[in-house]
Amino acid sequence: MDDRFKLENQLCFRLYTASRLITQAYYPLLNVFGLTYPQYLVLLVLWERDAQPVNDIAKRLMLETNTVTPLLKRMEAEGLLKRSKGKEDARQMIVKLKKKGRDLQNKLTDVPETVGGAVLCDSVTPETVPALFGMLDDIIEQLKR
Amino acid sequence: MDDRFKLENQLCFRLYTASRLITQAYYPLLNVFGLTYPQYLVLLVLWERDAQPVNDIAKRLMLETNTVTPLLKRMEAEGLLKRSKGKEDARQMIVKLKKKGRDLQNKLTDVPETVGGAVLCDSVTPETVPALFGMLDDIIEQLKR
DNA sequence: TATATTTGCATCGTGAACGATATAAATGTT
DNA sequence: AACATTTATATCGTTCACGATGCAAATATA
Repeated sequence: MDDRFKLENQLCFRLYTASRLITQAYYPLLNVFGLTYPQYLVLLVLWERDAQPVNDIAKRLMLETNTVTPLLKRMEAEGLLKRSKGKEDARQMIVKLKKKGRDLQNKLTDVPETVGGAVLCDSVTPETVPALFGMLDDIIEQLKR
Repeated sequence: MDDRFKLENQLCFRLYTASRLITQAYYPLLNVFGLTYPQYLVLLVLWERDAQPVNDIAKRLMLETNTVTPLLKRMEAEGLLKRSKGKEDARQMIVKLKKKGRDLQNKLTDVPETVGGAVLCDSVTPETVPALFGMLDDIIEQLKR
């Protein structure tokens, strides 16, 4: 067999699987509050800075607006945030947290540590994580072009 | 701001983004042949060993059958493979490549190297890749439980 | 042998992802 | 000012992912 095509030699398959499994680890923690993982990411962005246009949120998450717009609409329907036309630029949609969305931060304080702790193992420790972060950041930077 | 919630401190967001971006790098290479990335993964599994039950393919890719079954049906509709009831166990569906699916291997010989080369950068080199693989494998093993 | 349990696969519904395309507002050019 | 181009967002269609659930075949237990 051609080794090039072995699943074990594929970086992408590892990233894809690791990403899926960590997302699954978030599931029970977020599902209690009716959140999905991408919705949680949007909250992270808005907790850092509230009232951002759709485009800024999309850029931060490196997603397209055709992914983010429906996501935001679902979150608006849940009462987590409000989307409203921009004042200075009428093309923009400004996304602002509502109380329900802001208050979730206090309820989710344990989430980062819980998931962070769940992945720790022999080769992934507080000491080695920075190196892993660096490699992943470089890969992302490389592919963003 | 609470540093725990900063996007930059999230391992999962990096994995999620890196995975998405690499999958996008595959897109133009696979799309020429009408393939998606998960379909390509199925081909990798079947090229290694042909004629496997759905469950073995799903386990190998660490996916559920409710993801794999529709995927295989689409590939069957494309004429890449054939699904047929197992002889010894009537519950099983045996998935076997058709000529079109087998022949794709020769047409995709450059794909692994092309994508593999596209991610190389300062911190990700032939020397450091094994360490990265090891960490990702450990994370996956840890989360599989 | 009858019944309970497990196993393998499928169906259903929802929510991403994302390529392709559309639309309106803003900006640039003539 | 008229027109072209860019920008911000949205719509559409297709394909995953995946939790929940269903069903039939195989296996275990009574």
